[in-house]
Amino acid sequence: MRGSRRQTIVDVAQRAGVSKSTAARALSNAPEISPATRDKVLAAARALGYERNHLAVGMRSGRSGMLGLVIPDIANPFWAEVARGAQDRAADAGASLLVFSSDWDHDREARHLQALRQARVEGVIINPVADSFDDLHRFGLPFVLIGSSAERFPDTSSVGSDITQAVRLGLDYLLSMGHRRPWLMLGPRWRIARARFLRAVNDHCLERDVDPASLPIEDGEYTVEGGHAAMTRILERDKSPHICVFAANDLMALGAMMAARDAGLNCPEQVSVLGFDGIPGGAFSWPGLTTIEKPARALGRRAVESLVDEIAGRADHSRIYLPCRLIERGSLADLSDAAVGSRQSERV
Amino acid sequence: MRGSRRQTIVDVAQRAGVSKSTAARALSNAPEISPATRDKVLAAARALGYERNHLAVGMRSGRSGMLGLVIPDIANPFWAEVARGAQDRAADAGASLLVFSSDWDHDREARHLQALRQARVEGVIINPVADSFDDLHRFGLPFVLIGSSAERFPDTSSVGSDITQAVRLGLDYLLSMGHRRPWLMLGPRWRIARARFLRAVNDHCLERDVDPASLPIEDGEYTVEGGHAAMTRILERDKSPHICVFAANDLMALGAMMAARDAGLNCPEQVSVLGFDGIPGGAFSWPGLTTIEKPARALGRRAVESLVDEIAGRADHSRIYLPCRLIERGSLADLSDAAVGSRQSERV
DNA sequence: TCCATTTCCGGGAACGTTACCGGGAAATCC
DNA sequence: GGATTTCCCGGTAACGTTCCCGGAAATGGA
Repeated sequence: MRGSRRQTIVDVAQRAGVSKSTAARALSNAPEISPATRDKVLAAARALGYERNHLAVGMRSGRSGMLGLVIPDIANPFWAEVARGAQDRAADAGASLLVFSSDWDHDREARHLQALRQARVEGVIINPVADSFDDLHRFGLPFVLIGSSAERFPDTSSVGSDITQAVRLGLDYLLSMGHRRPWLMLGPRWRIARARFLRAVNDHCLERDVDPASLPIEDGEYTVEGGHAAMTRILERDKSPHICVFAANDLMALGAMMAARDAGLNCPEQVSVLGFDGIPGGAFSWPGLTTIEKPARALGRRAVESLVDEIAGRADHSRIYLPCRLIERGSLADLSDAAVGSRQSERV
Repeated sequence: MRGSRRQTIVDVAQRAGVSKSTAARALSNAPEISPATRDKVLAAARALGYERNHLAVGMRSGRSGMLGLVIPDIANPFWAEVARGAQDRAADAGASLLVFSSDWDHDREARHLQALRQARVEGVIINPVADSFDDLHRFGLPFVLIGSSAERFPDTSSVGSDITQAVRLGLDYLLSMGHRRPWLMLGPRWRIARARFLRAVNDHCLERDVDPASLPIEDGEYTVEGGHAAMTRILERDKSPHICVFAANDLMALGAMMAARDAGLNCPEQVSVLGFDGIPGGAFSWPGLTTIEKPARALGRRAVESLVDEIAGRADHSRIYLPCRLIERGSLADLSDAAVGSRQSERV
């Protein structure tokens, strides 16, 4: 059977004894057809093992049934989760997903966008490289932004995690654990996410009547090495008996924990670390990394939903911010009065 | 310009003053065209911002420029790396990749294969769910197997990691570190990978003149919890002063380390663990997980290369096994005579 | 019974590209 | 210089589907 020509809709029509128009109507369950002939056509299709040619459908109808996803790196666990969510949701909608990794590189991003346009995808979900604003507008296809760079682009739908809520969650948790003056370990100054994180911190400080300037800051790359280096600098400058760090990224947080251990300090006894992302690797460190988890999979799902709306013309240009979740694992000491009190009472 | 009709090849032809056949020849750089007219056409295409419609190309020529990738889970770090490699190589070949996750589920796999057929992909790279052998043969498209189930399918190209070499590497390393009788922590009996791992162990034992039956075995699920449970059982049965475990999977290995810690044992002082996979999370445990890394990204790349050959009719049905690599991090104690001797001499 | 309406179906034209065939002009050969 | 080849190029027919239009049959109401 390997060499036999592929069955087309005219084969189905012939076998069912109808015209190809009627066959097409039956196969795309259009309303203007009698149930009897519809069944006849469907039976013929099943008997022949007919499979609709999506290329031809896409060409004639303009709907290719394909969506594009352009993210920094599919091998990054966070983005892999996003891709998984998008993929699942796309499959539910009967669409396929073309996935591309940009590596934070303009040229790669541009090439991928061109490939997607040529493939005639119906829309694209993209986490754009920093300042490729113009390219996106020239793009001429429905698109939805995903991730942290949403707010730089007005009048476009976007899906991201709720940094404000996440930072509030984190700082309130730190306060409740008795850490009143945590170090903020942030990313490089040119990254958009940094400013957004910092703004959320400021807003929250004002709400809580705290002076934002009182929180010390240390910068580093968004990597384990960057976190290690930043933590080393912190330990040089801060000789407090207990040091608390709120890292803007789990990899940095893990690097910070390693740096503390290298300096002979124990976590969480002498050093407390709070991460941000929720990567799976955080569960394997010792102690496990307490962190704020971004809803990566849900992000991917919602992005597809927004994109489908956008394609359908229901372009509400909505900005969706999904809430984050605290995962307590053990990298944070409880220095609250309650905890200290109970410990003292135990000693008594 | 958003509403302007998309440019087609006839627009390009008109602007260049040639027929659309000639324009097509220029754009698909066919040989039978003079350099002068070719340049003219290309200039016109550039000026109009023409982009070739791949749907139409695929429909007419049969070459859609798309490849399929069906893996268990794109959110799994190992498979994400594979996907990344495949994606990069496909992009180099001018192809796009449709990625699907099967979740080790027959129905999902079947649905995805159908979607890929309907999308008219030129070929598929697949890590098939255990016994879906027949489905694959009925598939009627070029395909390449990736991962551990290769050898169950005769006469098909496959790309996988070299388990035999990996096991030899691991066991020889364990021997060199003085671990002569490691526990083997294997996956569930119904998994194909288990049998393959065990066979490699047997072969190597015969080479080294060791009785394979002398190596104790404990089974568990391929997860952190599975490894934890298996390790707990091992610790109940084995009261040796130092216990060594060779896990068939990094997640199990990490679970084993956690179980040892829960039992009050130190790694690597009292417990040595060797993993297998090379997932990024292994770098964050304490101590870092010493493991054998599978060349995930290269696997993806080679799979695409094999698939391209397969599609081109150069079907050599090659089986490719890529070598694995040892990553030393610290979860293994050196109990070799040399190490013990030097330690004793230090004491003197 | 007759006209109007609805229901259902067939015929043909697209969609944008490449494959194939044939032909004119230039180049080459004896 | 005529015959033959080579080199380019244009015209036309596909590829498989959906969309639009018109018409036949069935249905409804007076």
